[in-house]
Amino acid sequence: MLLSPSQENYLKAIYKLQEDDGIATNQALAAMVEATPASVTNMLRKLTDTGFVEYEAYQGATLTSAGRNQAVALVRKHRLWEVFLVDKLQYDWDAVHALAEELEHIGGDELINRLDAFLGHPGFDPHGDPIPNAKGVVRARQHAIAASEASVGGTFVVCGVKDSSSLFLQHLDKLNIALGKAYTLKECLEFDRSAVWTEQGGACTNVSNEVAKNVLIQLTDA
Amino acid sequence: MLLSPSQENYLKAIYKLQEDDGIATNQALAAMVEATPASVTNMLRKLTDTGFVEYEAYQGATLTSAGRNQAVALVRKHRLWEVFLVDKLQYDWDAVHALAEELEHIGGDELINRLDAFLGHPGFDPHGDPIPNAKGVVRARQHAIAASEASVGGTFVVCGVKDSSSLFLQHLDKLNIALGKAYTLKECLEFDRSAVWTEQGGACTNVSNEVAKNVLIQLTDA
DNA sequence: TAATTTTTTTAGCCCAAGCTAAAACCAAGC
DNA sequence: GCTTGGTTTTAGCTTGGGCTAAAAAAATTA
Repeated sequence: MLLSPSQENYLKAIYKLQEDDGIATNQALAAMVEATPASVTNMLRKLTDTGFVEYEAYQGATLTSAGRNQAVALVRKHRLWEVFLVDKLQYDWDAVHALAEELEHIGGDELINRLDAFLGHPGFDPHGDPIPNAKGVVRARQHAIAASEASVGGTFVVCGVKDSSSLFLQHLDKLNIALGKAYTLKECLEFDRSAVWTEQGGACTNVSNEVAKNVLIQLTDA
Repeated sequence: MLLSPSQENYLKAIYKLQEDDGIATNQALAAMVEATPASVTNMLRKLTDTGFVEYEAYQGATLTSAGRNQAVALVRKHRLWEVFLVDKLQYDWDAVHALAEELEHIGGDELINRLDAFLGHPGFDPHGDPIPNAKGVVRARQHAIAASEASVGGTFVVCGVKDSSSLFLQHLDKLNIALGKAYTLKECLEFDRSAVWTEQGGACTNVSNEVAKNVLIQLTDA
């Protein structure tokens, strides 16, 4: 079965919503694919007919296993193209999403597996999100927690972000926060829960709680 | 003005037809974009309205300068992606056309200029066709002639093909003919105009006239 | 439970890009 | 100068993906 770019986007949206909310409401989908709820109903019908989605009126949508396979394949393509754009074409990490969104609909397994090999089978994309392998297996991130959960005195490495909007990523750039960097949580202010991080051998940064909640870290015991 | 992939394909088709036939008939265009002549008429109207095509009923289509710019940009994108697929992803030269056809509609100047830089500003694609630069300037191939024009005893280097169909390219593979290789034209048979080429320091190949007409060469005086 | 709000669906419409079949046009050939 | 054959255009239809506005269903609140 062959899917249009639009249909692929719906599958990916359902997949993402299921991942975190558990449930893909019509309205949430509409926001995600930038269409009206009415259009979503339409499309869910079609995807049900072609066997990618399980759906009954008013009950929300879930993916069939065929649908999930498609969605995971798309996520794989998206993330590999992001790696390509950042690693090879020197794009900034906040500028690749839209392009990857276009590229992910091109070609089939052959292309993406060759791209994967060319990039050296990367495990993570430029935002720290794991890249599903050719079989569709996604390894979850290891012991990642939100930076807002760290305790004073703890050390950690930044390994991902929850929000990968351009706006947020650029903000992290300004704070000098990047994937792979190590920090110590110096203190956490009672007043607004903002925190002070010191970079290994260097500068201090003041990190608002709002930011910390969207940064993923791994604790280190050094 | 923003063009759909389909519209871009029409512009490219008109450009190609103008290049060799001089004139882009409705019928030829239909064959090229895989649509009916009626659909072509439709689209030519639209492209005329948006200022990319000059067109009056029954008179055939020509590109405006805006249209030509678009077309050249597309050719550039197409050929750069072909270089990427062959050089970086190790595709065979006969397998890249369809993929490049998809990739050429992605992104804008930024992407393609970065790709160009990443590839080292190549001058030619894997079939020997010249790649227009960022300004849209296409350098014509230097003194290239069809191999069928060579004279017995002459030496030459293969620098391009006229037919870049998968079928033809695979045939050249079987004959051990590739871009950049040097040959001497040993003899040309009266009977069917087929020729015998000897590779520098190596094997003989028997090349039919039909093949020779579709291979481009540069004469060498060594 | 009843009333109200929110969410989803239905109904009917639009637009892009294609199609077929029939009509109009052009270019020869007699 | 007319007829004929090929090409191009017109007219009207189809399909995919969207939209709005109104109706229906579900969820929330009183």
